[in-house]
Amino acid sequence: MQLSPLQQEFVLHFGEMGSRWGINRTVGQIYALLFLEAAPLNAEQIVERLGFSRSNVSMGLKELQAWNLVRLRHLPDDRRDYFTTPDDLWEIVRTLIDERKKREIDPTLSKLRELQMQTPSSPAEEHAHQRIGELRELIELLTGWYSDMNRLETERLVQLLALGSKLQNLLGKAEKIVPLSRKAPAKGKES
Amino acid sequence: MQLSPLQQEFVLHFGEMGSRWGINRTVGQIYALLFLEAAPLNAEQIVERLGFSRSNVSMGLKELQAWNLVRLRHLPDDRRDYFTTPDDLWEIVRTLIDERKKREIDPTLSKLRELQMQTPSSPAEEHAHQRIGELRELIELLTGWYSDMNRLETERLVQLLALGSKLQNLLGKAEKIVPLSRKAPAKGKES
DNA sequence: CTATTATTTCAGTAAATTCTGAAATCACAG
DNA sequence: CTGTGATTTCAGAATTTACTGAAATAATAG
Repeated sequence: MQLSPLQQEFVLHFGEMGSRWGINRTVGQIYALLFLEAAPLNAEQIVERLGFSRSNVSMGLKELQAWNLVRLRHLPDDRRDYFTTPDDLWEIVRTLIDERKKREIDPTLSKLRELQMQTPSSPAEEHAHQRIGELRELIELLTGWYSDMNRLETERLVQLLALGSKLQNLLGKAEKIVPLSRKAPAKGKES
Repeated sequence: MQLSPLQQEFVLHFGEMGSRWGINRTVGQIYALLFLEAAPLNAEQIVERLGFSRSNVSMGLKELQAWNLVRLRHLPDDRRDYFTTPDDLWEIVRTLIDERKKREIDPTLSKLRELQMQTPSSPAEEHAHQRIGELRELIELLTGWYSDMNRLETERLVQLLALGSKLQNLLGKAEKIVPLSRKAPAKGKES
């Protein structure tokens, strides 16, 4: 591995964390490398820097593309594929959340809705049915909220996040103008 | 596996999803089972219902305890351990996020801070240093925001989430009373 | 078309993880 | 202390996942 000490530590860390993030070491390291590089890299350059086999890198890049986490670039008079990560970190965060939601949340939400169609036929099933309903509602609230937030411009989003719990105070004031939540609106469908 | 059809489908689904969530099938199924049951279960009952080996259940429960996802109960005149999930789904969500943050985010944040101490010693390192700084800031903004939100009572939190992007309008109004963000506060440290 | 280079596929191997049964440990009643 | 039942530990087996090199495919230049 031929990288500067800083790059190397970063790349190795992302490799190790990869397993906790549900991606493998190779993929984590490739991503980390692309993230740090100023210029796009082609597969061969990644091989040189990380010391993986060519085919492993190919598969890793394919997976990163499936996750929509890298962008494909081309240089004039060079038919090799070059890869980068977006410059804008917020774009990366949004992609990450979108993709994880798609793989990890949405299928469960569908399943919960499907299960709730069944009519419970015993006290145990009655309780399970109830519990599934609660879970579905909660996930709907969270995903609905996310899809709302995701529509905001980054600028606005950052402002909201930076506000944090100060929001509470503001809402207190705002409530005097536009009263909200006379009854707890916990049953939110995504609007 | 001796479960009602509803339970069974739910449990199997969570088993499959487990792998995407970074837990294994066994652990996912055990958790799903406990989640649906009205009453706490002991290890032997879990073995009967799911058909795993006793030792596998033991390890699964241990992992769920390490994740703080199950509660231990005892019945009078019975020295076996009984397990449940919290009745309050929000408690579950908070635990999940806290634990994932602890394992998946915090170590990276430490590493990023540590790496930023190093002074870059080449143009490539300069760029990497820059990039690492951006990433650190973004993660600090997000985790700071989360720790803010996590302090809210559930009731309040649900209200905020249900508001979603309507917040925008309210903030517009509120701004007339308490002006905010004269300059974009994008470099927020956690307050 | 042929030669050249880039990329992907894939079967086999290596490595990591999950799971099991047996044995060890633990906790308590008598 | 002894015996019984509950729980955990652990070494090896089974399974899954990751990785490699060789071969196949694709893309382009001449």
